Amino acid sequence: MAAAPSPLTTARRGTMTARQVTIEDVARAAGVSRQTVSNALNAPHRLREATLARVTAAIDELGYRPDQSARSLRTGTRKVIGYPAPADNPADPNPLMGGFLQALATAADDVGHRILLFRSDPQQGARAVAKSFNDLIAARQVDGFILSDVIHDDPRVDVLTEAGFPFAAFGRIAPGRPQNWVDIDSTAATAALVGLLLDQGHRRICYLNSAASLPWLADRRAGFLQAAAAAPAGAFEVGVPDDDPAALTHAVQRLLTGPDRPTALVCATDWLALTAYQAVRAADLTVGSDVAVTGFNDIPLCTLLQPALTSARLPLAAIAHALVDRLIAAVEDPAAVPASGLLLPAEPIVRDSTPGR
Amino acid sequence: MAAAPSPLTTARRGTMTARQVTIEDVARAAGVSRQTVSNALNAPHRLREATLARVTAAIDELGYRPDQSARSLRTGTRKVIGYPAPADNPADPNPLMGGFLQALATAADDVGHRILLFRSDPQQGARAVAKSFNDLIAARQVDGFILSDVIHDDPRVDVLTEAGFPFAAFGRIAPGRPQNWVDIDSTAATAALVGLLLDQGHRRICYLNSAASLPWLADRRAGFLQAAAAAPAGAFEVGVPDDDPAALTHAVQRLLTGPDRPTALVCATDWLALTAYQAVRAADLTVGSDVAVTGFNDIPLCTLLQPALTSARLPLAAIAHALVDRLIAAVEDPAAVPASGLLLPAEPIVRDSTPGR
DNA sequence: TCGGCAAATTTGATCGTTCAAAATTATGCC
DNA sequence: GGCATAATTTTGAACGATCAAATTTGCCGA
Repeated sequence: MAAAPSPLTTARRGTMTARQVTIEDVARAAGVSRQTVSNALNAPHRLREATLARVTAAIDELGYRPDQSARSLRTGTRKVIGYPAPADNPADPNPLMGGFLQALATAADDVGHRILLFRSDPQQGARAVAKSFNDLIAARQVDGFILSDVIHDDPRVDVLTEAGFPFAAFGRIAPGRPQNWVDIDSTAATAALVGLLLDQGHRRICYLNSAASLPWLADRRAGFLQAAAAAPAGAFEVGVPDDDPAALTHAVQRLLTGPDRPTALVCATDWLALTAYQAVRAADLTVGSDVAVTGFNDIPLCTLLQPALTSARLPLAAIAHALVDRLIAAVEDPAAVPASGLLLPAEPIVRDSTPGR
Repeated sequence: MAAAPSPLTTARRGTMTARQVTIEDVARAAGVSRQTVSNALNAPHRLREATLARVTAAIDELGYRPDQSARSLRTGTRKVIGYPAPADNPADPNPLMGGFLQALATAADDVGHRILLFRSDPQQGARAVAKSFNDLIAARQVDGFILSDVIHDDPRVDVLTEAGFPFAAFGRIAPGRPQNWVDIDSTAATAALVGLLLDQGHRRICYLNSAASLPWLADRRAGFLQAAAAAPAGAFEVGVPDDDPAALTHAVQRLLTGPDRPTALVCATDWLALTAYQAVRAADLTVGSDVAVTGFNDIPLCTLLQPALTSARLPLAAIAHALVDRLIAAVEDPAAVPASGLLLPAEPIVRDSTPGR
C-alpha cells in the first residue's frame, strides 16, 4: 500500500464517499497531538493562544467535527433527549404537538442537544411502554427524557423513577415522586379570563367543560369556580356537556334560548369554543356583541374565526426551555431532586370575541 | 483492587447507578466468548441451536442491550433518521406536523430506527441551514434525513445532494436531482372532489385558492382546472383571494350574493373552508343545502365543523412508511438513485358539507 | 546558569462493540 | 478410522474519541 492517505482537503465531492475526518487528521495538520486537539475543543483554556489558533484553523480547514458515537462511548454522555411520541388518538389530537416539538428542538439546540423521537404507544399496554423506555436506556441512546401530557400517576413517570433515570415532565407529577415538572397555571389563566369578563360587566357567565377527565381540564374548571366564588353577586353555571359536537351544540343552544341566558361562555378548550360559536349562531345570536366567548390554548384556529377568539396562550418556548434546563440539571446531578415543580403563566390573548362593552 | 465486580443480577435498584451490562458479562454468564454473543444478536444462524438458546437466556437474564454508541462506532450505522424541525411560522402553522411526526416515529420503529429532531431554521439563511445538516453529518449522528414540506428547488435538497448524503423527501424534487421523493397526488384528489360535486349535479363550482405560492397549492388548482375542463358544459370560476380571513370572507360573500352564485366551493385548504363557512353564513345561506363546501388535508377541524367538512385525507402512515423505506434503501445503497418519485392518493372523505342532492 | 514549579503538551489505556482471521470442533465419505 | 471440508467458536485488532498520568517546555528568581 502507498503512504497513508491524507484527508481530502475538499470533501465536497458529492459522489464519492470521502473518508471521515478524524481527530488524528487534525492533529497531523496542526502539528500537535490528538489530545491537544481534543483540548482545543473541550478545554481551550489549557492551550497556549498560538497553539489554539493553529488547531482551530486546522479544524476549520478540514471541517472536523468529533464523532458523536466515539465521544459518547468514552464519556457516557450523548447530548440527546428522548421524547416519546404519544399515540395518535384521533378522538383527541393534540394540535399543539407540532409547535411544542419545534420549541423543544430549539430549546435543546441552545444547550447543544437534540431530540430523539421514539414510538411509545400507551394503547399497547404498560409493559410495552416500559419496554420502549428501557430499550433506549439500555442502549444508552439518550441522556434523559422529556415527557408531555403527563397525567396524575402517569405510568411513564413510574418507569423512569424506578429506573432512576433523569427526566422532566410537562404536567404535574403526583406527590411522593420526583417533582421535576413544569406546568401551566391553567387555574390562574382561566380565572384571569373570567376576571376579564367580569370587568366587562358580564354577570351571567357559563363554563363549558369537556367530558374528558384530564388534570389540566380539572385545573381550568377550578379556576373558573374560584373566580366565580370571589366575584360580586351574580349567577354562574357550570355545564359539562359531552364531546359530541352536535349534542354539545344542542345543549348550548338550549342554554342560550332558555331564561336568564348567559352573556358569556368560558370554554375549556378552543375546540369547544368553535362548537360554541356554531351554537350561538344557530340560536340567531352573534358572538361578541350578544355572547362573549373565550377558549384555551390559542391554537391557530383562534385568529381564523370571526370574530377572532380570545384565548389563553401557552408559552411553548418558555415551557420547552424550562423543561430542558431542569432535565440537564437532573442529568448532571441525578441526586438533586427539585423540591417543587415550576408553574408558568398562560397569557390571555384578548380578541374580538370578548369586546369591551 | 478486589476481584472484577460481577454485574448485579438485579439491576432494578432505582437509587444506585448500576454499572452497565456489557457483552462481556453476558459472555461470561453463558460460558462463551464476546463474539459468540455478538453473533447471537447479529447472525444467529451461525450458532448451534443449543448455544444460541444458552446465550439468549443469558441476555434476557441480565437484560443486556448492546451499547448503541459502541456499535455505531464500529459499524458506522446509527439507526437514527434526522428530521429538521421547520421553523414555527405563525402565519402558516402546519396542523399536520404532529400527526406526521407520530407516523414517522411509528414507521421508523418498524425498521428499528428512531427520529432525531433538530433545529434548522430557514429564516436564519441558507448558510445556517447547511450548517445544521452538515453538523449532524460530520458528527455522524444520523444515517440519513427525511424532509417534509419540500418545495421546488428546496435548498435542503441541494445541501444533501452536494454532501452525497442519503435522504428522502415528502414533496416533489425538481428534475436533475435525485428523485427520492414521496408525494400526495393533490391534483387527482382535487379532481376527485370536483368529480364528486359534478356527480351531485353541481354546475357552478368555484375554487378558492390561497395566496401563498406553494407546490401543493399549485397542484390542487391544476386538479380543479383539469376536472373543470373535462366536465360537461357549465360555468366555473377560479377565485384567488388573500389569506386575510376578513377580506376573504367579504370576497366570498360578494360571490354568493352576486348573480349566478356558485352552488359549491372547492377550497385549497381546510382553513380556507372554515372561512368559507363563515362567509356562507354571513350571506344568510346554509352550508350543505345551499352551498356545498370541500376542504383539503382533513385536519381535526373537519369533524368539529357543522356540517362536518368533506375533505381529502392525507395518508400519513403510508407516506411515513414510504419515506422510511426509500431512505433505508438509499442508506444501504447510496449509488442506486430511484428513477422516479412515488405518488400516493389522498382519499376524499365525504361528509355533510357535500350532501347528495 | 540552574533548580523549582507551573503550564503546556504528549503518551498509553480505555469505553463496548464488530470485523477479519485464526483456531477448534463437527460432519461426511471412503 | 482417517482425512478433507464445513460448521462453529475464539482471538486480536480496530472504530474515534477522552481520561489519567507522564513528559516536555517555559518562566522566574537565586
